[in-house]
Amino acid sequence: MNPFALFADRVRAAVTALAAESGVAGALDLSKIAVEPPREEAHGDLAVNAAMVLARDFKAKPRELAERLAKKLGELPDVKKVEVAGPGFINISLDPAFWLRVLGAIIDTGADFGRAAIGKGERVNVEYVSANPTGPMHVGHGRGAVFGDALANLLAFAGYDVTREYYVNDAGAQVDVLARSAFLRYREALGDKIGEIPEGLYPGDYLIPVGKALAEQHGRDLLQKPDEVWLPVVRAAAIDAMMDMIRDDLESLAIRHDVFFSERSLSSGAVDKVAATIEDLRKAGHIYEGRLPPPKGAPVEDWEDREQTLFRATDFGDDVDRPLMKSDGSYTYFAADIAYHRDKIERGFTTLIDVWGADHGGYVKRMSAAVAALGGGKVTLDVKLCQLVRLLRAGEPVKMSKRAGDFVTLREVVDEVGKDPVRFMMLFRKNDATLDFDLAKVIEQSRENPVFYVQYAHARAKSVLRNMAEALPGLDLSPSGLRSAPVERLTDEGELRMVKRLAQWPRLVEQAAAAHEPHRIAFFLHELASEFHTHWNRGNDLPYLRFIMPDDSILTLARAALVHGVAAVLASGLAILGVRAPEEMR
RNA sequence: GGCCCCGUAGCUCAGUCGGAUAGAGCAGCUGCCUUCUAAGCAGCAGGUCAGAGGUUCGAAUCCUCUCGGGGUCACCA
Repeated sequence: MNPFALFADRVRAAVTALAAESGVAGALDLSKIAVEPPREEAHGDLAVNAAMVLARDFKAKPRELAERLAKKLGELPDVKKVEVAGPGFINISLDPAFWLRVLGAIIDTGADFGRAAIGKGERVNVEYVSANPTGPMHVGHGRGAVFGDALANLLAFAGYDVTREYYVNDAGAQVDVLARSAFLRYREALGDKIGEIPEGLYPGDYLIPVGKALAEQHGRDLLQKPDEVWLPVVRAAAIDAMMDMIRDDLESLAIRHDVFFSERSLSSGAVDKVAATIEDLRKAGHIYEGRLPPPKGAPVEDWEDREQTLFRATDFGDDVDRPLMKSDGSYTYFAADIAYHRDKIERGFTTLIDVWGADHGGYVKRMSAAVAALGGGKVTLDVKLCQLVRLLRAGEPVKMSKRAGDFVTLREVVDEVGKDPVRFMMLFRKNDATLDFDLAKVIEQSRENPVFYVQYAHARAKSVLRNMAEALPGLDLSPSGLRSAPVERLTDEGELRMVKRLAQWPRLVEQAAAAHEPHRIAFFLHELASEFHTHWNRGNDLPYLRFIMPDDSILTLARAALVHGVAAVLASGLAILGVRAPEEMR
């Protein structure tokens, strides 16, 4: 049940009827009509902008049209009061009984309350993390990982058919560097003195076990072999080990991808998909051989003016055409990435979401251009950029860890503070805003810590239900028992505020999903938790507002239905965020 | 220099695909409180939404320009 969608339908019907009565000719654009919760509580429950939006079509002044429409809306079921206000808003107050029905809906649908259908089963591919398999994940990767995972959860909850995907950059120069770094550790494992790790190779300790494993498996065999022989072997082993480590790191955050897609597989299979993609685009006229102007501004030292294979990205909104081949004849990363996105499209996805670090922002236009060229307008790409994370401890920047090769690993942070604080805090901020992550604050059990605050609200709600069962053993707190609760006895403003908040949950899910913004879930939960805690505290001063009324089991049952609703929505939202909803906190 | 993101209260940030008098938490000030579960509560004060134009019934939101911060800039991934 989404009250706003329900009333939007009713309002549109009323407008249509009014148009017919008034003899308004032509089609009305009803899509502009919004039925929203008003910002001010004094403005009632629903704000309707129809009169302002359609005044022109009705050849009437907004306020005048509003009056006429208001009269009609006043006849709708569940409507208690209709007022025209401001420039032509129609404010509707609903019968509390209408809102209270939401509690029944929550009891009936359980964890599915708020589940939306806007996705209509559309196949969405969310590509996230995609960290190079050259070392452990750092905190910045973690943000993208958590964001992508929560977004995937959110879209699934909104009715999309979601695939979670990791693009493994196992081709190119960096994994060769990884292989050389691992080879050094291999020699080390065999007793060679390797001294300092040379500049340009990965110095991290995490390659030592890889070297040892190679030594155990191959003995001294690889030492004598030329590069062409040992490098692919060592590279494959190192990539496998790195991916195992990355998967472990992700597992510590409860992140599991459906697909790990290998970049190398694009051109190493029976058909070279990169070549095929370039061929396709060439046939479609999107590729040519030509020269690029040198970059403006900062001069490039080794600029080489040469003819190269270029993608006409400028035809699709990019600033410059983009090279597909390097000077040594191999494909650019971009060329492979086009082939990869083509592969996603061929697998039937119509919405592609890429989650990248903000440092890849310059890459968005060309990828969007490529998808536009590939998808023929039928496929949308949304690139979500995650800004940097600044790691702090009690306000002070955290020192880098030598062991990991000069950065703080995601694993270190998760091990120190736990999965839930990491996930929640990473989602308690818009993805495109920088994030301060304070290791000391996120484990604090205080109001200032939103993780604790929201989780505690859930635990408190569950605790109340347990205490109810204890205080009033005859109370039937089963779903059918709660369903029979006389919710009309919930008349306090704090109670009704929570009820209305709960009723907004389905709408919020739809909007957050449509906007690809999981942080809205986190903020909603924080507000709901805040209202719950506030109401709880009012019980200190006003004992008749307490949830448990030992002398009035019927009223207690009504309040149990409310507490159940709060707990259910908190649990549902936390599940989207991938954060535990604890039964108790001790 | 081009492009992208950001700029909202002293601080950290929300702000509903354009809505009404721009919100929350922290810090500050005033009073109260020690718990049905352990985060104390209520109130006050705090704003040129970086700035200037524009679009329209209406702009923090959309467009243009300026200022400030960050990112990025063929042949890395």
